Amino acid sequence: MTGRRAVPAEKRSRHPTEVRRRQVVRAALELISEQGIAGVSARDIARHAGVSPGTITYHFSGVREIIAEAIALEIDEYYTPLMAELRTLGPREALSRLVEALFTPETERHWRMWFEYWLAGLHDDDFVDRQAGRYATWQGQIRDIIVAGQDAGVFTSGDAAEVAVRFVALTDGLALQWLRGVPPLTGEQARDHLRRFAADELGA
Amino acid sequence: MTGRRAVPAEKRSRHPTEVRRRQVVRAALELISEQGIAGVSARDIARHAGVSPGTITYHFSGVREIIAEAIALEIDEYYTPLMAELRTLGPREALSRLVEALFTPETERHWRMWFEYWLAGLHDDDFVDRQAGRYATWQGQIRDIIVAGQDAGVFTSGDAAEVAVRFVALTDGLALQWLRGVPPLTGEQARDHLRRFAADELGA
Amino acid sequence: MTGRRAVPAEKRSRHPTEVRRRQVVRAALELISEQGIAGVSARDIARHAGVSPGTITYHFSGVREIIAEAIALEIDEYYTPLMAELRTLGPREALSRLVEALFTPETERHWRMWFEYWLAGLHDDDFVDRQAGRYATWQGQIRDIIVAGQDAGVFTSGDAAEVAVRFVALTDGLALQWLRGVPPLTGEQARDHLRRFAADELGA
Amino acid sequence: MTGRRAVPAEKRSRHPTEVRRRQVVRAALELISEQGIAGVSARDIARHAGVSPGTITYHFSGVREIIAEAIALEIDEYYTPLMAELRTLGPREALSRLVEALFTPETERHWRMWFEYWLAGLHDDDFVDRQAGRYATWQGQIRDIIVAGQDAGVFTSGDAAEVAVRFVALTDGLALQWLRGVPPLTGEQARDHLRRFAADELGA
DNA sequence: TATGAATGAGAGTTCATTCAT
DNA sequence: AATGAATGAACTCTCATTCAT
Repeated sequence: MTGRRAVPAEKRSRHPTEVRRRQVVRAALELISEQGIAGVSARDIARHAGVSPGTITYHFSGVREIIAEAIALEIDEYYTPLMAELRTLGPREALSRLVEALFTPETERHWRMWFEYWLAGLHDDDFVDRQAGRYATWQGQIRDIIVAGQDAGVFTSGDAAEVAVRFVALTDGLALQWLRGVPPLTGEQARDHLRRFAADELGA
Repeated sequence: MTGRRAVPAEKRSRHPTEVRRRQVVRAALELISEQGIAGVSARDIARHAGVSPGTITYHFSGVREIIAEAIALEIDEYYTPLMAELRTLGPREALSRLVEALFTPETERHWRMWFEYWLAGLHDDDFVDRQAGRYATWQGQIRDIIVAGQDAGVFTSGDAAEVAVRFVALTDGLALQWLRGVPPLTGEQARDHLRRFAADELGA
Repeated sequence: MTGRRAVPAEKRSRHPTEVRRRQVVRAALELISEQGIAGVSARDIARHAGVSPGTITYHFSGVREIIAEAIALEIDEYYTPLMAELRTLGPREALSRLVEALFTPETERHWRMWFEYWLAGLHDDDFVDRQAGRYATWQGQIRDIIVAGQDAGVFTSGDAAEVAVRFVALTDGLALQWLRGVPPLTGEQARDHLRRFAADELGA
Repeated sequence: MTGRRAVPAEKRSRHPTEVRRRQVVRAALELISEQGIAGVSARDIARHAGVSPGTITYHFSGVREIIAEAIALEIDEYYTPLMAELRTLGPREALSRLVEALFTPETERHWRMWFEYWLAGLHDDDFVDRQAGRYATWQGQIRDIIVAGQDAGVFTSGDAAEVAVRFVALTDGLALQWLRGVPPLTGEQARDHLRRFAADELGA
């Protein structure tokens, strides 16, 4: 009796594939953000999702697929509403709102997952392509805000794409320091650094 | 009392512990930079170093110790000579030389290791303290260069520690983009971004 | 994330956990009685039970658990029916029947296991508690027979608990000589020694 | 650095084989009585003896030989002086002195070793012959005391060899209870049981 | 669709023994 | 005589995956 059984939430319920997939991916997401990609096993995911190991491999080609989907889910849930909101705002307000949305306690999980994902991509080609697309999107949306601001005359002119590269790089780098917490960098300090950067580079 | 016996080996070389340890750590370093921390096993390291598994655990308390030493070795080999060189230069030249030393092909392995290390620290307390020390050192040395430059009147005045935080963050973030290569960011472009940052923030 | 894959097995039978556990414990029991606790490995047990090593750790928390269960099984299979039988007899017949049941060829394995168990308890606290309980039960049941006999006037009066201590000690000590076989002590001789003891101490 | 080095008591001292053997056997004896035969490794013995593992196998054919010698040493150190003393006494005093020498705190180690030895002999033919000899000697010496007492008219007549068998068995069995301590049996209680036995069987 | 028992390769580690020094 | 680095088989345990039910 090794206690490896799944919690029999509701014995042998049948669901369409999509429902089961979401259930499993959601469980994986929680585990990855707590323990990292290297720290979760297929069994863990199954148990946490309340299904059997067999169900996992029935619906997925392997753990790798689950992890990829979990990260995709996480990223989509973070960016999709944020970006939708930003599109309703003017450039200045959009930039300001974006900075406020970064480094908040609720986004910590997101950043952990992002770096897990990024690093997995270093050694695992399966992840690289998806990663590239997401990164390009993220950077592109920031560039668009900058361009809009420059067109509207509220941001200093300059190469918007290049400023976006620096903005994203600075954000990532600040997240690394904020997440690790040593030397301590609070979310508010991290946001101040970004505001300072925006003021210098865009006059915002 | 388990009646084990050794079968004649084919060849066998003897070395003092320190020599073997270096050999093994060097082998581990190569594997980690290629496959990541999660991708190397004690057996892999032994095979790559040309020794038996027993030799590994004879000289080390476990794989973890080897990995920690490999990363320490990598970081020391990168920073120690660079920092020694920078100390011989004036602030303006030091900053310029530092930027030139970043994002070069030879340093790619270093950056991979650095991020592996960072990630390991997220979920593994053994790594956190060492990491914190190294991070503080690195950031502190950059701050010192900035302070020296401000004292010499060659850099714009401002909060040196804060500028150092941003400089380090930007460097890490650019390294992430440079390493991934998608969207493409060359080493020279990455350096240009840093130079632009230095010009804006320090008037350098 | 280690990319393991299973290769098609040749045959595979499915059983409920309890069935497999019994099968494995039974296999362990045979091995322990032949080779001793120190001489059996998880692999041995798996092979002997006709299952894979993974099956062993799927159903048990570790070898220790298997060994503990094997010994418990052995002891229960020996004592439970014997004690049930004795309870149906009068004191004089019970004592007589008990002596006849000792040192028979079928009980050799039992005694080997008992001493394995006992000795394991010297260095392994996990075993001590269970051992203590079993020993107390065994001694207590003998004492109860003596008390019943004294109450019925068929045994000489005296401190029943103390006689039980000596009876059990003599039994254990005779078993040690009988099992080892050097100097030779047959089962019948051992039983005669016990009968002689009973006659002296209880007038039985 | 695994801390497996021997304490370099006095670097590379040279001794005749016999001196080194004794040193190693003595170290083994201490370890076995603390941790049991199964719990000591060749390395442990080497470290505890302050010599290198190589020295161990230079002087001995293997760990098994060391263990056998350690037990022989223990038994000799216990019995030789005791038996020498008993030979100087009359039968009644000899028996009385023998009982007093049993189950004392100083003899606990001896009994542990004795049972370790006994168990090892069950599965290991190397031990059986030596064991048999020692057991025969021990039992024979007790028989001789009884015979002497019967000849002198101080002990009841009867089959001395058989009484010796029972005496030794009872002693072993009491030692098992005394060593385990559950249910509690003090040394003095154990000796009382033996005295009671001697009174019943020998009129002593 | 779902289960969960079963698999076996491979993980880190231990250890008696060998052998170059 | 003595060392201690080196060996490699065997240890327990983990785990992604398979497959009979």
